Amino acid sequence: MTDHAQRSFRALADPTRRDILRLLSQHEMTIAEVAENFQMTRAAVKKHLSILQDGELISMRAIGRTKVNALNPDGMKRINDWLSYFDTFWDDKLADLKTSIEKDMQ
Amino acid sequence: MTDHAQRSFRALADPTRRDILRLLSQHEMTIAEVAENFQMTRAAVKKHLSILQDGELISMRAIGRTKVNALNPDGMKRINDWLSYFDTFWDDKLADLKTSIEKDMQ
DNA sequence: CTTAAATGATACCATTTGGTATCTCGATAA
DNA sequence: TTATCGAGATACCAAATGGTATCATTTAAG
Repeated sequence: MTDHAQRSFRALADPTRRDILRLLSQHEMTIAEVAENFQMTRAAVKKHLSILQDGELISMRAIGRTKVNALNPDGMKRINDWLSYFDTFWDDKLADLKTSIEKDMQ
Repeated sequence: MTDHAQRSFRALADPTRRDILRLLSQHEMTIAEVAENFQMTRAAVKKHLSILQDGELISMRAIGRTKVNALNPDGMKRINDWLSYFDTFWDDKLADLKTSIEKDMQ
């Protein structure tokens, strides 16, 4: 669980948490504001927010007695970095295809 | 669970399964070949492969009595599509920043 | 045909996960 | 100061998850 990528991927694996991310892409929100958009208790939403924070997909900053949640690019970057490994794979596949086609044409 | 994106994200949420994907990026492998690379039973590896297939991150085709596993771009595409929603978010953030800077300069 | 190898299927176990309920803490408004 | 509201913490529960062990099925090889 010390793996950063693992924390980010885990955080994305729940539909509620992905919905929260889309919500926060509109504007920052307190825990209570986020919770208004779901049919579960604030405590449950808070857990989701903690997991999102653990995956560095959101950041939380205290303002008085409220806590404001905002998207954090770090987690997204980590996900994209991991996925980019496979971009080169697809490129290689296309190159292989091109090579075999050229071979066929000889 | 009928949501395709959910199946793909869920499949990526386990480190063993992500390792399997990287393995398969080298070349296709049978279940037994994949299992050689892990310290768990073949049955456990098979479960992971089934979940990866469910998320359309790999495809399996039977060859005689063996089953060959290969990467499937469909699942990756679904992940990238979902993530791309936030690309525009980051772009907007940058645009907002640019706007506020321009405003400051007036 | 018989046997062994690769996979499929099932039952079972421990742990994690998503959720609720409840209590406490801390800041703010009166 | 005091009452209150947003948040943190904890205990608890049901279901999902990752794993094993075991048995059945199919196919290739002698």
